Parts: sequence; C-alpha cells; structure tokens
Amino acid sequence: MNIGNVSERSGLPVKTIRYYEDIGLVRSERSNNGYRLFREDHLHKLKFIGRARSLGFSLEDCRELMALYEDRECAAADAKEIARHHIFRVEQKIVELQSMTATLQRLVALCDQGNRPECPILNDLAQGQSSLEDKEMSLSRYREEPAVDSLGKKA
Amino acid sequence: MNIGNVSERSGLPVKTIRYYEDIGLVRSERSNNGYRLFREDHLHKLKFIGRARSLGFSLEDCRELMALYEDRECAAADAKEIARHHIFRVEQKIVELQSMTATLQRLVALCDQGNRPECPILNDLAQGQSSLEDKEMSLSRYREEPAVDSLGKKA
DNA sequence: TCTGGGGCCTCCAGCCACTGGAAGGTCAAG
DNA sequence: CTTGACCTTCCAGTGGCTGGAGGCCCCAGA
Repeated sequence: MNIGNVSERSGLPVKTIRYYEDIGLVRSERSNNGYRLFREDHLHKLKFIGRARSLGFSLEDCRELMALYEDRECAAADAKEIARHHIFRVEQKIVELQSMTATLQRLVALCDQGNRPECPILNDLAQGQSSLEDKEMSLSRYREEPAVDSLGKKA
Repeated sequence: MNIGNVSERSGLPVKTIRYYEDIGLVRSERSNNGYRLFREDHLHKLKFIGRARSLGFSLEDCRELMALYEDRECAAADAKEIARHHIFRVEQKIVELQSMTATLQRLVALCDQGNRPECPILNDLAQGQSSLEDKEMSLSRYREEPAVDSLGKKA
C-alpha cells in the first residue's frame, strides 16, 4: 500500500502519517521508487493510534499503549493505569470547563436582562467582581497538569 | 512599575507579559535604563486579559474584548456575541470529553470485571469493537472547530 | 571600591500535534 | 509527450507560552 491508500483506510491525513513515522511512532518500508510501503500491520497500528487519539490520549500515551499491546504480558494492568490517569485528567478538564461556561452564562444572562448602562461581561473582566455574586471564578487560575490537549482539528 | 512588580500584581508570569507585548496585546513605555515601565492602566489591561484567559478566551478574543472595552459604544452586544460563541465552543468540548470518559470508563470497568484473558482496553483500541456494546464511540473522529484550547499549564 | 546577587534585557529554541507550501521525482492514462 | 495525480523532502507556521544563554543594570554590604 502507498501512503494515500493507508490514509484513506485509516482515516488519518497523509501528513499525519508521515509525521508519526518522523517521530518514530510507526515504521514503514520503502519501495524502489522511494515511496513508503505499508503492510496490513502498519495499517493496523495506525488505526490503533487513531482510535487512541480520538479518545484523547496523547502521542506519548499512544506510544506506551502500543508497546503494551506489542508485548502482551501483564499489559492489562498497565493499560488500565494509563486509562485511569487519562480519565482523571479529562474529568478535571470537564469540571474546569463547566465552571467556565457557568460563569459566562451568568454574565450573558445579566447582559440579557438589560437595564444596565454598561456591559456586565466587560465590566467583570475589567474589575473581576462587578456583576457576579460569587466572585471566586474570576481571576482564578487554571494552572494544573499539562492536561488534555485540544482535539479540535480542521478536517 | 517594573515588570516583576506587574507580574506579582497581575498574577501573570514575567515571560507572559513580555510575550503579550511582543504580539502587540499590550504596550509599555521604557525608562532610561531600558527597563519596561508600566502604569496602573497597563496593569489594569493585563488583569483584564488574565481574567479573560482564565475564562478560556483565546488571545484573539482578548484582543477583541479589549478593543470593545476601550471604545465603549455598543460594546455590550458585541461582547455578548463573543461570549456566546465561546460558550458554544466550550459546551461542545465538554460533550466531547464526556463522551470520551464514558467510553474509557466502560473499558476500565470491563477490565475490572476480569475473567478475560486479554485487556479490553487494548483490544478495543486494536479492533475498535471487541468489548463495547455501543461501538459508535470508537474511531469516531473529533474534527470540528478549532475548539477551545487546553488551559492546563505548568505553574 | 569591589563584589555578589538579583532583576532586567534580547534572542533563540522548544513544547504538542500537526498543517501548509515549495520544489521536485514518479507513474499511468490519453 | 504531456497532463495530472501521487509521492518525496524540507522548511515554516500555528497558539501560548516557557526555558535558557549571555549580557546589562542596580543596590547593599564588606
């Protein structure tokens, strides 16, 4: 298989596959013309990575999970550990984002009520306490773990 | 005020403040020795940005919000629009993350039940359907909006 | 007056996970 | 023989910082 074919069958962009090879996440042979040559098991690995990525695992996580998958001894416990840790990070992130939207929604609601000369959103950002009853949110820092990275990508 | 002072009072790292100046988000004067010189209104702006960032707004959002804050006419509606759009993105992100943890938790639960020779997590990643009843999750792509970026940072 | 230590400066490189583009080689169809 | 799709490499950029090198500046203490 050439890379375009693998891309189609794995759902990963061509550039991404090349990038994964670059950082040593997958390997490939070469045919005489210099083109990358992929076999079924390469494709399999790429799908594995794609699935793990879609669940939010980092590429380093993927590397570990793949290694576990390769040498199958006692892998389950380790994989579970990685997954559990990942769940923890994702849940933290969710709480954080929920807290954000809650605050923003209160601000927008205040805006909707109108009958105020100034914008409550901008005021809150400027003073950090103008319009909201519970001010804990404002200016609170979210500087914890490296956390879960964004999965939003352009298709 | 020197930059260290501003850093302390705004809660933003020195490097970050310099970076914000670099990208033209804030300005500063210079004293004779070449040190950056900040006044109260610079500090005010930096706090504004810090608060907006803590609510998940991008630096581009911050730029817009600040511009709205500067020239106060009809700013409220625009600010609300930005906030609303931001809420939308964050909520999408939350749903996405919830779906992830749900899947992962099912996998970990399967792992905990034991009495399987192989690890359900790794199997699912490898086949995308081995252990889960509802397979929609696996290999589903999350390629939408540029989305909300990670807020996890090292302190 | 010297010295040390802290704060400040600029510039460069790196993080993650790609993505875009330029410049060029290869291959199959018409 | 040309066209156009596909492949190659390499370089640069994204966002939002962060770390480090190398070098001023300034003040307190000996």
